[in-house]
Amino acid sequence: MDALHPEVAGEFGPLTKYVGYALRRAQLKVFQDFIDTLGELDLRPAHFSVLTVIDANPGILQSRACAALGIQKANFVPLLDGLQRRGLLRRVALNGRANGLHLTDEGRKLLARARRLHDRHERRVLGVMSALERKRLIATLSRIAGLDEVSPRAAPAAARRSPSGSAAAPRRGSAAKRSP
Amino acid sequence: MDALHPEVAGEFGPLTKYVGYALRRAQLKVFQDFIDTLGELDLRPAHFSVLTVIDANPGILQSRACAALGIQKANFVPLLDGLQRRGLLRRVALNGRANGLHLTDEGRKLLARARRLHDRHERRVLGVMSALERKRLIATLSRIAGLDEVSPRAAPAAARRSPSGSAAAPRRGSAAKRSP
DNA sequence: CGGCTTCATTATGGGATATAACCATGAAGC
DNA sequence: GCTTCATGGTTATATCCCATAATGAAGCCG
Repeated sequence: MDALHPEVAGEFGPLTKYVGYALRRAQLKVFQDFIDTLGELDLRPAHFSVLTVIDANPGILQSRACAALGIQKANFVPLLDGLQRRGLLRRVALNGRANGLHLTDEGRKLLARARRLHDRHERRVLGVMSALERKRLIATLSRIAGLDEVSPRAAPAAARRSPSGSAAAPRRGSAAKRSP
Repeated sequence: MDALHPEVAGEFGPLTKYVGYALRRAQLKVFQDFIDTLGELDLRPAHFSVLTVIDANPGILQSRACAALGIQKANFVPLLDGLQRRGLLRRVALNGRANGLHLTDEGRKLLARARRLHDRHERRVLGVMSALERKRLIATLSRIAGLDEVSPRAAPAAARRSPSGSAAAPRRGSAAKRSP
């Protein structure tokens, strides 16, 4: 990969000064390393984050979990399907329509292994970055992402970007149990 | 500053301490704002970066440009097609197989407008971040992305990730002119 | 000339994500 | 008790981004 040395710097032009561009390149690099590292467990970044959230909040609702992760509920379903099929988590019916999410023992075990790999991954990716620098980086990124905003406790959950919002049209679907 | 508020922090678990996760969320946020902001020009991030590189390197080869940007040449083609169709750039045949890329006047004009919008976008996304903080952020991200590595002048171009690499299969294709 | 390499292209598939439509259940109102 | 509405989950579909494989043709070099 080319990059910023004087000679090559010209190729990028002002691009090297744009935060967005640096962000994209860094993100691609980090994700690639993540995938390579956790590949042996067949865990992609999204899987890892889902397991982490469920582990930290046993019994959490699907809707709440995917809202926290910023994943559309529609996309969350096949994700959970996959993890459930692998025996890593269970959907426990709460009342006929809501599911509480729980890790299985196997899920917890895999997550533990994943965390160890993840540590190695972070160390490799961050290279010789001081703890302070790392902390500052996370703080800055979280601020940019708006992750440090005040509690969305009673927040409208899906207040992302739909001014009108409502759609109340009834349809057909089903909170149907997947694993009867 | 561990980002999150106490209440919500629980939902994320250790996720708030992972650089990769913060990176992803920040990147999504920034790109969304970019798209919203430059939407009126119908420019996506990739388009903008391509125009920027060509503007800074008139006549640059396709292969060189896409290598610099970390884009696969195969994916680069339709990207250029689109921009060319819009009259923003021209492919100038150098010798029958290689194309030099140039912005048209219209391309330069659009890029200028885009830059103004981009400035607004960055200011909005970075909020009240000091110039120093911004600079440090870019430096850190560039280091993570490996963008600060030493010049790959004569580097093998496609040295990304194929240990075996070779495939010496014969081909058939065509640098065929698109705009004869 | 003949083989290898380079440049550009086409075709194709996977992964992630957004949206819309939809069923069911539970909660609220009359 | 029945209607109305919001909630939780699911399906289906389209799009975007990116990666790989294979191809065509031109240039390079002995």
